[in-house]
Amino acid sequence: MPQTKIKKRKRLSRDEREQQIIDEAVRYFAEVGFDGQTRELARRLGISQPLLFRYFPTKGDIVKRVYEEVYLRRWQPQWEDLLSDRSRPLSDRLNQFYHEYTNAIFEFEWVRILVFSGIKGVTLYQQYLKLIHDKVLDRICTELREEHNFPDLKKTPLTEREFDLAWNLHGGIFYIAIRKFIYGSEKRENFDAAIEDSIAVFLAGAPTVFEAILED
Amino acid sequence: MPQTKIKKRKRLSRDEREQQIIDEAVRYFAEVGFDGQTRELARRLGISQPLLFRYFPTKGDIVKRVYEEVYLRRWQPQWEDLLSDRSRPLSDRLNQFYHEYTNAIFEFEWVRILVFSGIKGVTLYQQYLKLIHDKVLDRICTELREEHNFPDLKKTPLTEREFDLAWNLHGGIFYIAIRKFIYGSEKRENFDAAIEDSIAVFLAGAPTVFEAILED
DNA sequence: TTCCTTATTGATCATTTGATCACTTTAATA
DNA sequence: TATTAAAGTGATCAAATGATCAATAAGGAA
Repeated sequence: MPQTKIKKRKRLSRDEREQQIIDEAVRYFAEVGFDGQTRELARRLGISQPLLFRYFPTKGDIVKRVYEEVYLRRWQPQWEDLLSDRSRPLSDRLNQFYHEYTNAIFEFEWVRILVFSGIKGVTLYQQYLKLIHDKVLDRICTELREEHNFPDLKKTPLTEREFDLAWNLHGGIFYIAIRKFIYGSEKRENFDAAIEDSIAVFLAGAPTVFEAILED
Repeated sequence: MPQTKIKKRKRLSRDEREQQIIDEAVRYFAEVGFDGQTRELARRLGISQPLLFRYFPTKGDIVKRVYEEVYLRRWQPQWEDLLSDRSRPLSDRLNQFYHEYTNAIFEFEWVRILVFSGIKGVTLYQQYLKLIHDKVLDRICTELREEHNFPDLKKTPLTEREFDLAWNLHGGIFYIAIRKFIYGSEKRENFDAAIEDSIAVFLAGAPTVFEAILED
C-alpha cells in the first residue's frame, strides 16, 4: 500500500519555479483577492512559504507580477487593423472584433484581477481604459463618420458625446463579464448573440444620434 | 491660547453612537475596502477601538450593517410606476428614470461598496441585479413591445435576447459609474447628456433588432 | 562516486489586528 | 448633592501573517 506522492520534494530550475509561482498566484488572487495569504498560496503550490520570498522580495512583488502577467499578452495589435479595414462592412468588423475580444477577455482570472486592481488603486487598468479609448472607441467613431459621410475629422474632431456613445456600447458588453465573474449572476458561456444584437442596436441607432450631435 | 476641542469626550446615547459608527464605517470601507482595520475606523470616529465591540459583536457585523445601510433607502418604488406610465412618451419616461436613478446611485460610497460586495461573495448585490431585471428591464422591454405593436406578452413572453439588449443599455450607463468611482478615469460630474444620447440610440436601434428577434 | 552550488525547508521573529476585560468616567435621576 | 446605570477606555491576549535565517538536501559537474 504505497503512499504515492505524499512527499516528492522536487528541485526545479529558477525559471520554472518562478513561472509556476506566478501561474498559481494568478489563479489564487483572482479567486480571493489580493489580501490572500502567502501561506495558502504556498500550500497550493506544494512548497514551503519561505520559498516564495526567495523568488520575490515581498508579497507586493508577487502581486505586481500577477498584474503584468494578466494584462500583457491579451491585446492583439491586429485588432487595430481589423477595425480600420474599409474593405469590409463596419458591422462585420465590429462583430469579429467583439467576438475575438470577448473570447480573449471574458475569463475568470482576467476580469476579477481587473476589478481588484481598480479597488486597490493600481494604475494599470487606467492604462487599459486608455487603450480601449484610443485603439477601439476612436476607431469606431471614425469609421462611423466615414460610413455615413459625416463631417470630416480634420474639420470637426471627434466629440466627447460620440465617445460617450461608443463607451455605452463597450461598457454594456463589458458589463456582461462583470455580471458573470464578479456577481456570478450570469450562467451562460456564450454571449455571441447578445453581443451581435448590441452591435446591431448601436449601428441602427447611433447614426441618427450622431447626426443630431454633429449639427451643433 | 485655549486648545479648543482637543479633548471633548462626549457621551452619546446608544442609538446616536451606533448610527455615528455606521455612517463613518460606510465612508471608511468604501474608501479602503472591507479589509480596513477597526483601529483606524475608531481613530476616525475619535473613539477607542474596544468601543466598537460594545456596539457590534464582531467586525463582520459592522460590515453587514454597512451593506444594509448602503443598499436600503435607495430604490424608489415610484420608479416602477413612472416606467409604466403610458400617458407619457417612453423616451420621456426613460430619461426621467435614468436621470433620477443615476442621481441616487452615482455616489462614491454606493458604487464602491457595491463592487466590493461582489468580490467578497456577498449575495446582496445579486438581489439588486434581480431588482433591476424585474423592475426596470422587464418594464422597458414590455413598454417597447407596446409602443411598437410587437407581439402580445401573453402570447410571446419576453425573450432572453430582449433582456440582453436592455441589459446592454443599463450596463453601459452603469459602466460610467465604474469608470468614475472604481478606476477614477472619469472626472465629469454630470452625465445627463451621455445618458440621454444612450437612451436615444437604444430607442432608435432597438425596435429594428427586436423586430428581427420576434420573427423567429 | 564525490563534491559543491543552490533550491528548499523548519523554526522563529515582529507586526498587525480582531477581540476581551477590569476599571474609569459621565450624566441622568432620586 | 449623592447615587448609579451604562458609556467609554487602557492594557492585554491570541491568532494571523509577512518576512528572515541558519540548516538541509537535490542533482549537475568533476
